[in-house]
Amino acid sequence: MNIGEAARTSGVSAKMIRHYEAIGLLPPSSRSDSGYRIYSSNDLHTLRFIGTARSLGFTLDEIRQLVSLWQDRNRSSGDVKTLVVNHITQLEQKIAEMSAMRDTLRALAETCDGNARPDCPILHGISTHCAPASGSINSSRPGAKAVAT
Amino acid sequence: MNIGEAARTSGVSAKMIRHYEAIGLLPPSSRSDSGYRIYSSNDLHTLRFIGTARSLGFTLDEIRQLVSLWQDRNRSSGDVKTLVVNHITQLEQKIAEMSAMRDTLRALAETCDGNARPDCPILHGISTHCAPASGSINSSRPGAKAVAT
DNA sequence: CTTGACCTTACCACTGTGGGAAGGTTCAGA
DNA sequence: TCTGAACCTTCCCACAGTGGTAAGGTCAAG
Repeated sequence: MNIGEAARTSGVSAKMIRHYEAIGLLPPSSRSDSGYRIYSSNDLHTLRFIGTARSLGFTLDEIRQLVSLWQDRNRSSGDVKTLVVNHITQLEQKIAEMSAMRDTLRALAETCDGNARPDCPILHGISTHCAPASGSINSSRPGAKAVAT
Repeated sequence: MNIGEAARTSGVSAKMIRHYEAIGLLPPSSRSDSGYRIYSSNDLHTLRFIGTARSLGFTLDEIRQLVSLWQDRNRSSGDVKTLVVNHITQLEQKIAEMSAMRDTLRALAETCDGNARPDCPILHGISTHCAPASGSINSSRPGAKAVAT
């Protein structure tokens, strides 16, 4: 099976399959005489594993660890669980940050008429409520604690 | 006030202040004879506005629009509200995605003993549940619907 | 006049993904 | 046998947002 079919079957784009190989997340696949990548059903299994892990929000680095645990017959399930629990914690932190943002914005939006006049409590709120930057886990939207209303 | 003090006062790092200026989010500040950036209290106000907006999860592009609305005396509050409501929707989408991930992972983690033995329902779950990629709004962790358990 | 704390610009890094160019391969159909 | 479409290859660039760091200029206090 070549890369296109592997991509279609696994749900991981060909672009990303090559990328994962380049960064060592996937071992180099075998090649045809002409240099085309060839994937076995075993490779596909790994690919699907990665795709699933990605869809659960794991970073590529976490997935690297997951894959290596997955392929390690002498693993401790405790190591897997620790990794997962940490990831859950991070998810919850981000959910909390974003929920706070949403709540603040919702409160502001509720008081805004949203008409053709310029008076806008939303802009007023943003321009007067100070919001010191604060630490977050990663990039994305959550970059600071949401402003309190 | 020079950039360092402006950064301390506004909570936006000097690095980012320069960046925002470079991409046109902030107008070029005035300069001292020696080329140092100088910020007025007015500039600081804008800086704080941006910082607050950032902390509410707006992208720089959304903030660009917010700032221009903020400074437009002929704005319609409806335009502001639309922008904000859209942003709230996106936040909710991401919260939902991440909550789904968390739920799936929590369910998997609950069934895992987390001991020294290799048997691990988490890894089993990831390796057998297929999760087709699906659309998300932006990058970050949320990249696909969470796998159903 | 030196020293340390500041400032300047200009790069490179990260994460994860996509786009595209320039070229080679494979296969079906005329 | 030739041709064209649909693949494949590698390589570079882009995105968002932030940080680091290097090489240099400036300013104020001692």
